[in-house]
Amino acid sequence: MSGAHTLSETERQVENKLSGMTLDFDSMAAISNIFRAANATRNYLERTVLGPHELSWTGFVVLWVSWIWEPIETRVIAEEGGFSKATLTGVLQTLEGKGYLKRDPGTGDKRLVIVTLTSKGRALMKKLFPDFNTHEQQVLSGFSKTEKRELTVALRKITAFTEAQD
Amino acid sequence: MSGAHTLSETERQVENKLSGMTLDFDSMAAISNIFRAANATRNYLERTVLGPHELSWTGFVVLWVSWIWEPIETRVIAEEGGFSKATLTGVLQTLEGKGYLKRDPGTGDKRLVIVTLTSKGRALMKKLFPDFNTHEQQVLSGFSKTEKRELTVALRKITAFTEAQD
DNA sequence: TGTAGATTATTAGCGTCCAAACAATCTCCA
DNA sequence: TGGAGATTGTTTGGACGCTAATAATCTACA
Repeated sequence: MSGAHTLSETERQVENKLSGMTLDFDSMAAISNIFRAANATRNYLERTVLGPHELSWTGFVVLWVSWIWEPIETRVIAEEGGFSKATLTGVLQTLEGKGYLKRDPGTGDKRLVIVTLTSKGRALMKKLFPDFNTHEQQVLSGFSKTEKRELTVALRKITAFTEAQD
Repeated sequence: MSGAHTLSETERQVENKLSGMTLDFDSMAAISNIFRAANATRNYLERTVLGPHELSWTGFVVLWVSWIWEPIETRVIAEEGGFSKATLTGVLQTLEGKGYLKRDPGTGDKRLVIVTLTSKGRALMKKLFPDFNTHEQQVLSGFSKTEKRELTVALRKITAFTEAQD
């Protein structure tokens, strides 16, 4: 939902379609702008930081979580990264193929798979993560520290609500 | 990036990995929470509103844009929805197969494809859109009108910045 | 008029992303 | 001790989502 039409044009047209129904346009605008901001930010960070290293967004998240917590069980990566175990399996194969990490069977519970970064993977993250943070600061360069924190609080409230609904 | 570990645990661990580097944790938290909130909200709305109708997120966006502006050129749908024309082609095939819309060649410019909803598609949207907005209000039930608008303004600022970087 | 360049939707190929089915393994409790 | 049920990672099949290449069509201008 990004824009060839302005917001007020859209509102007028929606009211044509749904005359008599009560709609909350403030909620509509806020929710749709979450997705627009998330997509735009993701594209920006992929373009500026990840693209030069031929790393996908998900690949970066997996690498980041693994780097912070290694050695780490794959089920924890999936939970921490917010995607399914099925998705993770494919991404891990890609990253392992590129030589950034390796998978080993768990020593105790043999169902588990433990991920460890290679030295190549650690070198990449040590370079990439500060770059990533620099660009995060760029994205929020128009925000004061207080505004950043207020935004974080608001977004956490949304996440908490939606995840609480069974 | 959703949570088995708390924020402060993560911060401490990141500082272990990058001692001596200056990181802006406020920016890091704000940015990562955009993605968490977007994913959580999307999952919530898919589960509560879209799932019962076997409609994907993207399918709903395409249907929504088409419903508001029909008859509409596919290139406008893609721009309005924020995805590529290639992606749109596939989604339109799915939606056309389900009988929610139809595609016709443009009368003037024969390269164009014009999308119109079927009566089945219009009936679906007339039911679905108010439901969708009701759940959007639910997601933001903890927010005042002012807070919703402040959130919208902040998110728009982020979108504007990231899209402005060539 | 005609032709080079731009624009359109589609296809092809690849990488996510998910739910469901599966095999291996672990846990629990009679 | 043993076996039913739970949990784990993988595979399978389908839908998204992108870029690059393609064919059809339009535009601009000599």
